Amino acid sequence: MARPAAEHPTELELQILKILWERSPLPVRDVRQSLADQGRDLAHTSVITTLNTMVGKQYLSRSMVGNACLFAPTLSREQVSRGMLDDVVERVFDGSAKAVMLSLFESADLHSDDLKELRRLINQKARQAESSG
Amino acid sequence: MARPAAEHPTELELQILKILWERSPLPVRDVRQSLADQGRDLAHTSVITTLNTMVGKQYLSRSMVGNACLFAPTLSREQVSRGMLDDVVERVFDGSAKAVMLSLFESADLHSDDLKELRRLINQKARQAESSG
DNA sequence: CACAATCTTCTAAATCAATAGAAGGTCTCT
DNA sequence: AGAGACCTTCTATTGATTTAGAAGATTGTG
Repeated sequence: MARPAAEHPTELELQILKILWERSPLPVRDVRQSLADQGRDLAHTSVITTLNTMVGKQYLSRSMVGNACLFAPTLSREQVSRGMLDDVVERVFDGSAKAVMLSLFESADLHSDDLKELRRLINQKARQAESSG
Repeated sequence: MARPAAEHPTELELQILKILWERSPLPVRDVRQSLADQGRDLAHTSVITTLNTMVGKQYLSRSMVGNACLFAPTLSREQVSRGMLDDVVERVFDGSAKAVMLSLFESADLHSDDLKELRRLINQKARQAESSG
């Protein structure tokens, strides 16, 4: 057998999703321009091909306006991000969200404002955990 | 151009790394057996091929004992996990470790023991941040 | 209407990932 | 020395991703 289709957006697909999360629906032309602005200068047809495969994977929806297509995401940025993160938590950290947090604490730089907010969230979560079980 | 090589271990490669992090160095036979135990029943040569490409990518080192090869990881589990996590933080969450934490808090189930430990870590981090700037 | 601009669909190439068969090298046992 | 058991290297196939050209449809302008 060969490789199965990725269950999450690939690199180019993610780049396109980011563009469409900012503003959508967009015609191919605009997606292409945004990609070019980010340094990824593709042929018009390459962009179309990718957009169509993304429609096939149900990452995007397509509507026609005149003879042109407009594309828009079917999933929110939060849904996709969470899905991809959960995938890493599961596959790489064997499902341990705690291990992920510990790793983040070691490698990431968190500002003190961030730390305050996280502390607040943890306290809130802890209260929830106590009251519900 | 076509797709560039992935800069992180692929699915099968990660599975193999996990086996070798548990115990290494191992001959092909043992790696194959472990994979089979996990339900991934590959031909002997398939395992060899993969192990060799992993040596090429410098994920593994290879040593000969008699006419057989022994394989061992060149990177620790922590190094690889952190690299893969950082990659997601960067690509998916645009570098915001805080956003990752928030997402984790929403989707992951953290036990109250975990929460206590995390709170302790955050306080420690906060003190570090204050004393160093 | 002719022509250019703009869009799409169809087809296809290169590269990587995953998988495995064919062929050939050492040992060992009889 | 011959047979088998193991082991490797080399070669090959299938599918996914990324990329793009050729060809065809539609629309607008002189």
